[in-house]
Amino acid sequence: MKEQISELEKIAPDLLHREKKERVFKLPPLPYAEDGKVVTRFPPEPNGYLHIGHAKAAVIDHEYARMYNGKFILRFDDTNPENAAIEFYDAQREDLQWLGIEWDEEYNTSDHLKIHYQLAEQLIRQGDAYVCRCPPEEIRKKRFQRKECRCRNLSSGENIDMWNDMLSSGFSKGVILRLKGDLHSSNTAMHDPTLFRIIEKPHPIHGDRYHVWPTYDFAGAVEDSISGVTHPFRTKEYELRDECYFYILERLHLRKPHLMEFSRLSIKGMPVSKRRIKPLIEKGIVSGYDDIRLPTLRGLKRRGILPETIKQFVISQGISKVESTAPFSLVEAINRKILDPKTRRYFFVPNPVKIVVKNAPKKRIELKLHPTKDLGKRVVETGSTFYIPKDDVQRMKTGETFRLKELYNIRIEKISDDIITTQYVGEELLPDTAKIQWTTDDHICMSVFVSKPLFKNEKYDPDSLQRIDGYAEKAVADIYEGEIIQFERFGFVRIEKQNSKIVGFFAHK
RNA sequence: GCUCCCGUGGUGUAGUCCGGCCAAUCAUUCCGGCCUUUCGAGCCGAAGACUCGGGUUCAAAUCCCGACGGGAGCACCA
Repeated sequence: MKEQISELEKIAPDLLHREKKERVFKLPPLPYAEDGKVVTRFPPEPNGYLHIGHAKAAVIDHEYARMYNGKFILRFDDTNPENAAIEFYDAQREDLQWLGIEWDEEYNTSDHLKIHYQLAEQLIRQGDAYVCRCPPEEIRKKRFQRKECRCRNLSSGENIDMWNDMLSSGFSKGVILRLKGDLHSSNTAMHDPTLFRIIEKPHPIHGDRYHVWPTYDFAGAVEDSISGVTHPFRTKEYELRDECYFYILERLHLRKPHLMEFSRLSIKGMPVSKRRIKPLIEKGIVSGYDDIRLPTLRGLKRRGILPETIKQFVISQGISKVESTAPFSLVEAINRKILDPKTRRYFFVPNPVKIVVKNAPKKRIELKLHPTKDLGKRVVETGSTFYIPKDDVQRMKTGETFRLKELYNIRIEKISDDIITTQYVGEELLPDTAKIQWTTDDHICMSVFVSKPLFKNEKYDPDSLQRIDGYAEKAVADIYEGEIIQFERFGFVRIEKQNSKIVGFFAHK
């Protein structure tokens, strides 16, 4: 075997060393896609802040449009006035901008209501939809039994009349327009789903101009088609509705897009859905939509996760239908690699312990803000008192020598509860000596908030947000609001200034 | 219960449509080493996977059937 290998080495060395492929963040090719003709859309309901699950959809939609030099549409699916609120249109736009997603066109589904009414009328005339006045329980029961109700067999003329009554407020709540589907289908989504229902609550944009609103099944299909979307994506839980989607378009003689589904994104210990996030905020378990423990774009941003990281992460997850739960460490690893070369380094001493250095030379030193890149310097003046982390102190013994990082070496003479006495023992850089970050008396008191997964074994972890108090070197005062820095030997931290106080949010190691 | 979808190392992912170049990709985590005035980065190395059972075929991660496991839907929410 050995001989064979060395022989191979001589004649065809290439065969022995497989070339490593670069990791590329790229989406697979899209079926039926033509350059310049791909149209995608991101259709959020303006009912909350965007989270990383939305980001997955938005990034994929956007990315494909760019990949094929096509068009990307932002569409607010605001056809339920009970849910939509004006603040969320703006918030969602802002979050997308932060993510670095630019859209070529924007509109609200609610702006197309007139068209939806016309199409609905067409369905009714064709006998493909009917007004149903049965109570919800009965509808459910009949659906289950696969039986039709009385309303189903009225003439299209009668249905048109009732539809007009619906539109002109002749009917109050409880009357709906249903698709005449297939009650015997094994796909329950085809059991005459609701197309339009009455909602009296004023709409955030249109006020009380309309009270008959299309459901997702109708609006989604129709909008994708008439707005020219070629490749609409949605998450897997809609899969059963595909048949309904295409059936509606077929009856309406509208173009059918290449509908595709992918799995929802889930992250270990994090609630990735509005359904799970909202109660946490309402109950005060988290501080708000930008709590650093949340996978909302605002929470991630606050914690120091970059938009580019989210993009790469989402693309690395792919568009398969496999359900999986990714650990957040995957996000951290990407973020760290982007951050590392461009992040300024500073000293922060968590849980500081005081040190006195005998014979300490007074110093005025310049410290680089990055070990290898030229990101500038800061100047520090030292005397004979310092502070170092308690964690390090606990590992020390009398007589040991260690180095105040970038400064000089000291030897421990005495360790007592609140103070450590040491002796200056020279400047030479010694191998195998601990190099510990420090601050002087001229420091800033600050807290760093550290987040752990909100949920531990599916249960809320009350210790998921920790506060670490400590001293930061004075130069930290000059860091701009929102800057992400690295506290050496501590981790990457995003800095915020809250009424003259400096606060840090721990991103990751 | 019924219907649909999914099942690749500890984790995430590529490959599955169109069987052979898969001796299965890349990453992450952990472990070992190098390097480093950070516990970060970088470099090298190690370990580790096609859910199971049948079938088709010269050849199966890939096609077919079945079992098992996981998820979703069965709304006047999206």
